[in-house]
Amino acid sequence: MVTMSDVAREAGVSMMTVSNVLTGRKRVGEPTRDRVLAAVESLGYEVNLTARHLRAGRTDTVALIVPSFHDYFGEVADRIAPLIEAGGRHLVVERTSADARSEMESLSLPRLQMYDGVFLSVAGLHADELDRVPSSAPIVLLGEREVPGRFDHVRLANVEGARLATAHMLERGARRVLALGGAVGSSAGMESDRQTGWAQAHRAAGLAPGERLVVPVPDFTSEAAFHAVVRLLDDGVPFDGVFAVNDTVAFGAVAALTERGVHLPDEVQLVGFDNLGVSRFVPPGITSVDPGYDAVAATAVRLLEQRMTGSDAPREHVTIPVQLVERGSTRRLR
Amino acid sequence: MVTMSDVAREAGVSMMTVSNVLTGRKRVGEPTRDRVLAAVESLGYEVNLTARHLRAGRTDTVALIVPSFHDYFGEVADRIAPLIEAGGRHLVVERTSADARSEMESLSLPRLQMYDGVFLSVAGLHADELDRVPSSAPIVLLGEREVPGRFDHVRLANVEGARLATAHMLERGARRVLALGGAVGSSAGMESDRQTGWAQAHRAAGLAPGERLVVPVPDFTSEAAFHAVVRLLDDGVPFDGVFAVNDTVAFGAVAALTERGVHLPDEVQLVGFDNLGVSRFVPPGITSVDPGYDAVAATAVRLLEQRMTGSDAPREHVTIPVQLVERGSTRRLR
DNA sequence: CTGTTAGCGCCTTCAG
DNA sequence: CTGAAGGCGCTAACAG
Repeated sequence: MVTMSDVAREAGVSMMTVSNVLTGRKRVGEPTRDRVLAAVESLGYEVNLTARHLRAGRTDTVALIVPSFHDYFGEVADRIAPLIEAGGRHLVVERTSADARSEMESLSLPRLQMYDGVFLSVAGLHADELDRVPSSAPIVLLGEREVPGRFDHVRLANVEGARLATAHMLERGARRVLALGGAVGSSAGMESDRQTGWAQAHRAAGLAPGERLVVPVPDFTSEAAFHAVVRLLDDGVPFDGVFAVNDTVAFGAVAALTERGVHLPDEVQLVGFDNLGVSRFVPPGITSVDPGYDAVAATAVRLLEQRMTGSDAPREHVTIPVQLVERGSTRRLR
Repeated sequence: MVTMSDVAREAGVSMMTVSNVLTGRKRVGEPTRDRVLAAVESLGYEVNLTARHLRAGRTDTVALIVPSFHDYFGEVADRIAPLIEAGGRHLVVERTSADARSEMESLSLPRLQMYDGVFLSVAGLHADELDRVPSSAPIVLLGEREVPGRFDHVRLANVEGARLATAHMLERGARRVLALGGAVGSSAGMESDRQTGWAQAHRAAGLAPGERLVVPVPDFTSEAAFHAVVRLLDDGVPFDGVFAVNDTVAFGAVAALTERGVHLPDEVQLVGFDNLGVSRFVPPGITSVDPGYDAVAATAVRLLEQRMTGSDAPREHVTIPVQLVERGSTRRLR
């Protein structure tokens, strides 16, 4: 490995001069500078970022830590990346280890401290994991769950979105709307708030949201949703609407209904949540609650940058408004 | 900030003993060890990984560098992550900067050297960018393009997959199969090989693959594919099969056909490539070429680990076999 | 089993 | 404008 002192020797100057030429932080005489650059070139020198980081006390890197690289998180990551780069830093994405006992947890403090800042998705995080996370470091929490007030937090208007989605179907004649992916017991995840909105819409319409209409979907996979809906159809449980707690779950429902010959939206209407890129293209087009991805990303980045500059402004808990995007899976209002 | 020497002083031992206790790399006497751990606890000490990295000359971190966090790359990342963790390292995912001129390029050598190893997706990489990448570092290239022999490289059996896909439709009666997302001129990306396979299948069936059937899709987005297919239908171009160069493109085609009332698979059959997680759920179920994600991940990890251990075994160029997964978008053979 | 020595490669500080 | 010294926090290698 060729180091800075090699370059210094080759150019006949001190290390400091090499450093100054490379960082451009100090004026260096033209001829000296040329000699240094020539030496850099001829030796093929490259800075060692690890050393720079130790010395500088920062890494110019921000991490986004998510439970998976898919779906909602992929969409968010794609929006956050350019904003972070615009601030002269890098974004790296890490997945929270599936194996919670692992020593390699991304959530270990040393690991978090390797970054100038961290976006941490709280989905799939245990409460005690969150307790161990220090609020001294620049950290912004993302996700649909109650979190301690000592953190900045960006979340969606889940109740409102679910209410909109459900009311949309009720207004269009649906009377038995499933909460697909809902929680039967208590729960602290996104499904909890979204189920609340689903229930609110029912009450606002003078309907009782029957508990039988709440259908859990393990792990919120399309696969599990598919099987849950197939089972409902087999059991002859009547329903004419589906509020899917997210689009991934909605995909499973759409497939199940379509394969069983149930027509969308004439026999059953359906609304999802997240408005994933593909949802517009899944026949008959999935009506979905759009999270305002750009606003999520912009807000999260704003909060993190504020925290990274060392501001001790009070922590903010921001709720991003959502919007219903109407497509073929729900009826047109005449 | 509390450092290791603080802990050492508090515990009344040398720094080395603290280090040994924490890393577990050397045997330390029970009572000493307890004193150290107590000191760590009471001071709230956490290792500084940056310093450890500099000293140890490794970061225990592997990067996967991809053009976007979506689709194919998300699937691959989800498979690679556990394998890397099993080796006691971390995986981080970086996106190649959209802005090629940026100083912050992920591809800069210093950045690559921050990692013990790198998986680099060559999709969307310019040839000169690849030329600048040193082959001395542990790097494994992923992607459907010719690369210099000095790299390890994992790719898919694109020609074979496309041939299978197209033959599948031809055997089922299709006579005019589009190459959706094909390249009209020359090209070096995945679409090139896949188009070759499409043409081969035609010739094997005694058909001439008409150039009019090759339909480019800018950026391979669902959106662009949707519009391309709509235009075809509007122009009355006859076709009864669609080979989509990837599933993202296939989604656009499915939406266009469905919205125009063209029945899949009776009027038009369709096959995609990549077998994304959602493809099984997009009505009527998208027949697709499955890349063998697990094999891709396992092979890539094997090659990288070999390279990270310093092996100078000859570079390998591995082609992963693919398999057609039959679903509702193509007809059943009677 | 524990401690000492000697840096890893870079950059801040202060002289010259 | 350039250089010398020192240290960021940690650990390999070797003593004891």
